Amino acid sequence: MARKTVGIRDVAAAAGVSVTTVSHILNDTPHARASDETRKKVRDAAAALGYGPNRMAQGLRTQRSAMIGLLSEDIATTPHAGMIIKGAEETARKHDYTLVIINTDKDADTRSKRRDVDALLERQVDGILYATMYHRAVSLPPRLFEVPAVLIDSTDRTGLVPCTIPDERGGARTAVTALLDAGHHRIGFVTNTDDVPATHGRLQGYRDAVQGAGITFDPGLVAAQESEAAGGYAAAKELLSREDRPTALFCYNDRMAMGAYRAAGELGLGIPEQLSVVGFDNQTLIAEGLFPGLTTVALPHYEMGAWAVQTLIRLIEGHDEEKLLADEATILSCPLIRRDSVAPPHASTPAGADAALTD
Amino acid sequence: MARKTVGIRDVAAAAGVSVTTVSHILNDTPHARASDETRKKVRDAAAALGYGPNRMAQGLRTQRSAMIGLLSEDIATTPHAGMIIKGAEETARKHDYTLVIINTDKDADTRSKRRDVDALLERQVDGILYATMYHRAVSLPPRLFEVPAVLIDSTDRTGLVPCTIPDERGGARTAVTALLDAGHHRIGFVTNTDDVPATHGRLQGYRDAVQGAGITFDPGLVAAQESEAAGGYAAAKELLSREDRPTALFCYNDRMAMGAYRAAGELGLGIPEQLSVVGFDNQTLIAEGLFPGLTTVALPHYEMGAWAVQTLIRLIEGHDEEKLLADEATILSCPLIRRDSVAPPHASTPAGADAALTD
DNA sequence: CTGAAAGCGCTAACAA
DNA sequence: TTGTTAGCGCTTTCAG
Repeated sequence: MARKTVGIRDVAAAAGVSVTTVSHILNDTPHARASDETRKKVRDAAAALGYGPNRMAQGLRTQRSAMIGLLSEDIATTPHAGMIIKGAEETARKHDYTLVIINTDKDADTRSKRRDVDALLERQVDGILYATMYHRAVSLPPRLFEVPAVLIDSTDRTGLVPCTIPDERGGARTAVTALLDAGHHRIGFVTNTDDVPATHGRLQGYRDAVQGAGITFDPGLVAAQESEAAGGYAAAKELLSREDRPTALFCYNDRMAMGAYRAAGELGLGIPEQLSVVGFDNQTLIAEGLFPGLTTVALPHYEMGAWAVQTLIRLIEGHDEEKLLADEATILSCPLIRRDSVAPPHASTPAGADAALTD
Repeated sequence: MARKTVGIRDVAAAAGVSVTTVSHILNDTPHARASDETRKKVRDAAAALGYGPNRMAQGLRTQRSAMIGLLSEDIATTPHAGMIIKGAEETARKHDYTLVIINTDKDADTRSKRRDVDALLERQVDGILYATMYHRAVSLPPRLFEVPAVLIDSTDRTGLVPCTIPDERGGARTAVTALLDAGHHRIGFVTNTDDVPATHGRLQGYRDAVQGAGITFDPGLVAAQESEAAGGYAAAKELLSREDRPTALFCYNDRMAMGAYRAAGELGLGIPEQLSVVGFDNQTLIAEGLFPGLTTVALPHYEMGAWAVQTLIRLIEGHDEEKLLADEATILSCPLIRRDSVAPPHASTPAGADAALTD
């Protein structure tokens, strides 16, 4: 447990040169010339001693900590957060930054959020990432602006900070299009009752796709309930009990889709033979656990984390003097993850399947 | 974006005292005496200027960064990891430490793990937490020992590092006991085929409970399959197709329980009327999404994160000179989360329920 | 009770 | 091409 205490001066002594030379060589300082021989000598000495720079000292001197603070709301409640962290961490690491994490409460008061930002600022982080647990508009703690910042999964009311959000609308369009392509015409939408951008965006996407296929939007085909399995069950039951029941269901999220599976089961509707289902969120626990596997749309959490760090670093390092970046939220696309819950309508006979495909 | 540059000297100037005094007062340095008047003056000045200490400078001087490094395997793959992070972060924060996170690959080679540790060491972290994504024995990167360390969810082959693991066996015992208490005698165990401590521990717990109730352990009541929903389905189907089918199923994890639900459904067995089920892991996405809600056992991820940080801090601050702590893994208990999947056997009639309870 | 000054490990003028 | 040295912001002896 002997604390590593080999410093630049030890390396210098071992290599028989000055600390300056060591610093120059180890940092590849531009314009600093050193003979190849010296370079090797220094590098070898450093390696032999197991030297690693003291980043605090470096930071103190250079006024750059190479740390990025991630302020994340309720890190634990969703598996999604993990992906954001992963995307952010891997990208940060690639650029030799380190991620420090602070968990903040979604419902924390302004004072406590302020303290969270202060804690990060005291650590001299070079920039701050602010991640919310689902897509929405937020107002930011004031001191956040003392340092470059980027928002993840939310938009900034003031429009000053770059942000990235998922393409809810496009994702929904993709999902419904997959159903359309399989030959479905009557597609129900099991949606939710929350007033959040995802709700509106996904409905829009549903309409886009359906109307794009020349089908008139039928409000009777959308049923809204709470965004849980129970809500999905209720909504699906409602939709599927209609006389002219839809042959496919697009569900607001995988949890609701889980409820829809149960409804289908009770009604004796086989998936995907008599009913196709597509979800949203790609919660693998659900999507892979359901039988048959649920075709769904993935949220780009990893990508958002990665994009945010990249953008933040650009801001920090000032490559882009023009910080026009904040103008518009950067929308990242939501790809379809195909599993086994989509088939042509009336797929009970193999022949029917072919027919529908060439419809 | 003007970087905060108010330092201790600014505060000193504003308060009309020396930097020493400011430092003493702001840090509540023991034995440092200052008049109440001076104290107030300094505090007010600091607040007015919005002063916050530069932790890097502090760290450089004191040789303590007040940062804890968390090396976590595959942070994203499981919602559990989020809970560990949350427990660790909240506890760290309470003690005025900050968490820095590095994601490492479960299957990364030794060199890359070594680099991960080095990165943390360069940051001068005061201690390192090493979290694996599921309970198992690991061998640790060598330089980890340069600093106090604690393991989460795994045990150390060398026995040098304190570690915390879930009480798999006790958790299983709790689960099965709940079934026993409801009046079940024939309890099937849907288990898995992985050779990990959780598999063995949960089986042991199952046996403990069953035999504790005076029932002979019947190997015919345990069916092992891969630990996925599909495996759970297969195993449950097998168990439930027997003539003297079990009236209750204890499942290795919630995913397998999800499969068991499907098997029960296909067999026309209502849960919990004709079949009680309890899972393990408390994956809320599944446990709450299933109908009826799945009674299951929770893994103490939050608690492990919290315990680990507490222990690490004690090590760092040397309150316990004796570091006997590593002798045994600290086993944290797994509480039962009751939902709606357990009822007395043959609970179809209300009367039967009462009878069974007083069995 | 308060202040002056040394120095943590490093980088970057500047000097040689 | 390499070396000397000031200082980043702070804590902490040691003197007043």
